[in-house]
Amino acid sequence: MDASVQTRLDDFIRHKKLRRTAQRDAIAKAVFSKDEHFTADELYERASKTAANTSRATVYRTLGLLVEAGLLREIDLGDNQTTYDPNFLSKPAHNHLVCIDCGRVVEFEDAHIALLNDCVTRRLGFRPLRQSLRIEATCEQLRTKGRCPNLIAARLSGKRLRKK
Amino acid sequence: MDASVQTRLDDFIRHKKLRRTAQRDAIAKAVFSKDEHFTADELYERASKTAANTSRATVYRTLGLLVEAGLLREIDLGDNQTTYDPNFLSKPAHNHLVCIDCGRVVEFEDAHIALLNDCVTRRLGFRPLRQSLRIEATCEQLRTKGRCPNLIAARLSGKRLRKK
DNA sequence: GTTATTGCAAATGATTTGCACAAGG
DNA sequence: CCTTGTGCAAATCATTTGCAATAAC
Repeated sequence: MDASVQTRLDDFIRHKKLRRTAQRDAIAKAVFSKDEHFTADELYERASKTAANTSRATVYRTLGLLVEAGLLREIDLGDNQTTYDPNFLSKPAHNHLVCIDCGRVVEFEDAHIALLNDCVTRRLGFRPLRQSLRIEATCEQLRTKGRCPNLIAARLSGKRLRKK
Repeated sequence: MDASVQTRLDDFIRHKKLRRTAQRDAIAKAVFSKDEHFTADELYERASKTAANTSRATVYRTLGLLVEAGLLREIDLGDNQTTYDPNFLSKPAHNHLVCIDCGRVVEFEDAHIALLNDCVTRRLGFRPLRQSLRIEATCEQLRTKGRCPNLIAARLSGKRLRKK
């Protein structure tokens, strides 16, 4: 975990007159140790391995805290559960493309998209706060070549492909 | 409900070797009788008034059917429950702006946004299927004039403003 | 010492499902 | 008839919450 994240979290905690605890530290560490998306439960598993006592309840509560602090973002990948994305600190305006063949999620930034959406928002009489764009697409490689390395990998790992 | 919707639903049902039932007709009618967004439960309430026997289970099952038939779309307004949008038939590529002051949802179409997203998707090596953009914003009127007619209306009607 | 935080287990709320009965084709 | 659809109530699943014990500051 990057030192500035730690600082920002500390500041937030102090500012809100909350307390720094071992659990919060451990969970924050688990959140920012990778750039992968995760669900609350996946994080609970991960945090459990490192820190001895961390309950699901505390994971949920701490996730809420991190979101409120602006360090973490909830995203919707269309699979009926909240996914958390720790990469908005490094890429503040990125979007997500979900391949419905293999379930792979591609993050991408595009200044034109961000700008255009902002313009449209203002034209409608609003002040833009945040935008979330999810593009669902199929893999062009699978269509033309008949195979997609990600799809094969996904099937091998027993990954759930789409919706429920 | 527009006749073409009826036809498309009939075709879908026939094609899938399903059966046309009074409940499905009643629910479809309730879905397409307005252009308002709704939740499963709101639809259940609405359908109950018209058709005598319609259970929640059947509402959920029929919603799935309509989505699968491409007549209805699930959207995410960020309030932790599935919202259904019956307006994609008339506006196939529209997006949603949610005012976080008053909870109002504004639908808007913008050909530039759609086109730009499609280009970006292709550049990434994918074939675009659908895109969902949600913009969260604050009401400019509220900020500058100190009041927003929608917010007042929302508060009066006891509308839940954002998240849970 | 206060007051916030935690873990547990129970509660919640939306959605799904098993099953016996009802009804389309 | 034969198979699909329905209502009901019970089951699921992610998430939240009440509460007594625990730990920050």
